[in-house]
Amino acid sequence: MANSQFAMAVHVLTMLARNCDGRVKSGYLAKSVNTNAVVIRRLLCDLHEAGLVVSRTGYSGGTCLTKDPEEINLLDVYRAVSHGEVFSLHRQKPDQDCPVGRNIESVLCNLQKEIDSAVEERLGTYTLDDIITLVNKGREVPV
Amino acid sequence: MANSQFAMAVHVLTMLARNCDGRVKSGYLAKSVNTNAVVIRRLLCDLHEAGLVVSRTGYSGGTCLTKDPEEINLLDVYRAVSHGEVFSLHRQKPDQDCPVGRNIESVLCNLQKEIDSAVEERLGTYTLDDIITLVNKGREVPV
DNA sequence: ATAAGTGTAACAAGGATAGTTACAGAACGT
DNA sequence: ACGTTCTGTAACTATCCTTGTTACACTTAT
Repeated sequence: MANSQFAMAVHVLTMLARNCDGRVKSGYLAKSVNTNAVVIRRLLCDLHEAGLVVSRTGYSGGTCLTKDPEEINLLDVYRAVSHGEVFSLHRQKPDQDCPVGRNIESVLCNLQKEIDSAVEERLGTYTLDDIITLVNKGREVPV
Repeated sequence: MANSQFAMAVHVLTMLARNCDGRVKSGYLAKSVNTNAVVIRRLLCDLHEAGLVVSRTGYSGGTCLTKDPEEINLLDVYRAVSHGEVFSLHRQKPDQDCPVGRNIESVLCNLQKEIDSAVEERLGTYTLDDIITLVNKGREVPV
């Protein structure tokens, strides 16, 4: 099943940034994302571990950002909710008696790291503030 | 479950390149990759649709490359076996009555395209020949 | 004719993601 | 003190994706 946590995370953080005056309830976020409040709370838990949000329980509880939107990088968001691997390596260890099988893993592993770096570099060029600006304008990401 | 088709594809193509004199059987490839021959044949089917390999049925059948390794780009391989999306968009359409929900999809869609492009650009800098060289040397992908 | 292959369908197994309900505990108002 | 409104989290289910496996029709060379 496709992992849409990064998309939900950006959505949720955008909502929080626009309601920076107070705490936002998971139910309110869930309505906008069109999912269950528990799914949102699980996501917020990851974002909290990454230091991006803080929540309060109880009456008048809810969640808010810990930083200004221009200080939240999309790379931080990506790392908070993703395993960060564009492609996966072999499930089973290749045949070590085969010259290719013996060496292909390390080659692919380094290639994997390089491709993942390319993703992170590009994500790192955006902040949450950029997303908010685009959402406010109802426009799209410029290429 | 993690998708390791790209890794298997690179592995298989490397094997084919090293046995360029004849046709290689799926069972032989499966042994090196350490999986079932049918898994390999399914993979070869995708690679065939991408024009990278050709197979022959029957006695003395098997598969071989259609191009020289230096003419096979890893981007071609990636496209042959992947849907090419680093992250997924919302499963459910966000709430269109919410200003964020109404606009976030197109913003994320364009961001997705840009991140995917970054992956493709980087993959495009390698050919199968580069992989073969690295495997032969038993070394790793230089950064 | 026989043996050795591919192509492909059908099904099972395993794992990841998301959806749902339920409930304990925290915080605030009265 | 008590009830209300939240979060945090466990437990369970549903669904989908990937892989593994068996089976078999069809193709090709000897």
